[in-house]
Amino acid sequence: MGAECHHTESAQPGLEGAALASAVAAAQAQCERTRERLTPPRRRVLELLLESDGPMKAYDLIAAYGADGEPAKPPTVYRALEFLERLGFAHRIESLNAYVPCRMEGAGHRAAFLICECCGAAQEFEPDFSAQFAAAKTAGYAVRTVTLEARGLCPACR
Amino acid sequence: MGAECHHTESAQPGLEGAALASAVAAAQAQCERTRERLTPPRRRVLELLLESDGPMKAYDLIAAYGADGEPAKPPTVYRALEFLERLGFAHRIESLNAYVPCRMEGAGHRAAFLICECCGAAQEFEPDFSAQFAAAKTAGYAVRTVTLEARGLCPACR
DNA sequence: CTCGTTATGTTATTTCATAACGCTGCGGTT
DNA sequence: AACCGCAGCGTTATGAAATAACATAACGAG
Ligand SMILES: [Zn+2]
Ligand SMILES: [Zn+2]
Ligand SMILES: [Zn+2]
Ligand SMILES: [Zn+2]
Repeated sequence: MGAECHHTESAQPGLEGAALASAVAAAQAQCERTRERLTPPRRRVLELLLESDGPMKAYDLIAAYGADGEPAKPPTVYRALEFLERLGFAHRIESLNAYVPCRMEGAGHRAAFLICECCGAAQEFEPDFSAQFAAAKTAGYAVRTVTLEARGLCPACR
Repeated sequence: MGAECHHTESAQPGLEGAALASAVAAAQAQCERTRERLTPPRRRVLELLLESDGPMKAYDLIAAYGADGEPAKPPTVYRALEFLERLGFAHRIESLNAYVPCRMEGAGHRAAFLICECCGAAQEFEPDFSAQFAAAKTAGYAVRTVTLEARGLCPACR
């Protein structure tokens, strides 16, 4: 990330040390509450996402997976990502083919992103879809999920 | 498309005959107004999109390209899609890796889609992004484009 | 302990998209 | 007309993203 400009991507610095451990522990706790299992591959992929400064591609995760530089096999990472998305610990950004850890407090929320086309930063925000839901209702659709990705320039890159 | 259910995908029937010719002619006219060129490959891909009942994958277009069953080469189709998107004649649906012709009157609009997870239909609608623009402004982002894809069930599949 | 279920390991393949290079045809300039 | 610059195209090859399929292992209820 950040290949397109010289701006530092500091809006979402990766976690490390105690903050990282704390975030992983919170996910662990949430899993125990819902009888889900934060297994080693799932935990590892979550760590990698949390440590990153920005969205990570699946093959970035695959390459970074092993502590000793050994890559993972693709299904390992894709399965972990599927789990993390299902539980709301991570989100896929469709327009980037990339993944980010969830930065919003509280699970069960709907995600939306502001994506900087210059530095690659992706900021999650709490969306208000009421206008879109109204449009869907008019069309007779029963909406289950909504993906919203706004692309432009972040404050640092404007 | 429509592989997941038995419902007919009639919400967006493909164009044929005079209606197809008319839509292509309208695109042609619009190109001439803006000094753009609707070259044979671009015209052919636009036709294929307009004829289709639903979103088409890039390799569906590649396979269907030649009148005699000869496929196109991938860059031919991807270049045409890039052009059609740029002029607003087609849209990419990120969550499907697929493409649809623009169904909205008048160019320069912002696109959004209601996507049926059962029959695969994708209905374009005119979105109201005012709430999201407000959120972006608060965050200091300058938004250039917005992608919105709502997934659920269409009236026929509910 | 036994069995059904969930998760992982592994190999291979499929699907999606772009890089790179040279050729062609059009429009503007002299 | 001859030249040039460039958008568009054809072609070959490769890169990137995601999944199919099947075997094995770990778990947890009864
Ligand atoms: Zn989130
Ligand atoms: Zn930026
Ligand atoms: Zn449109
Ligand atoms: Zn449907």
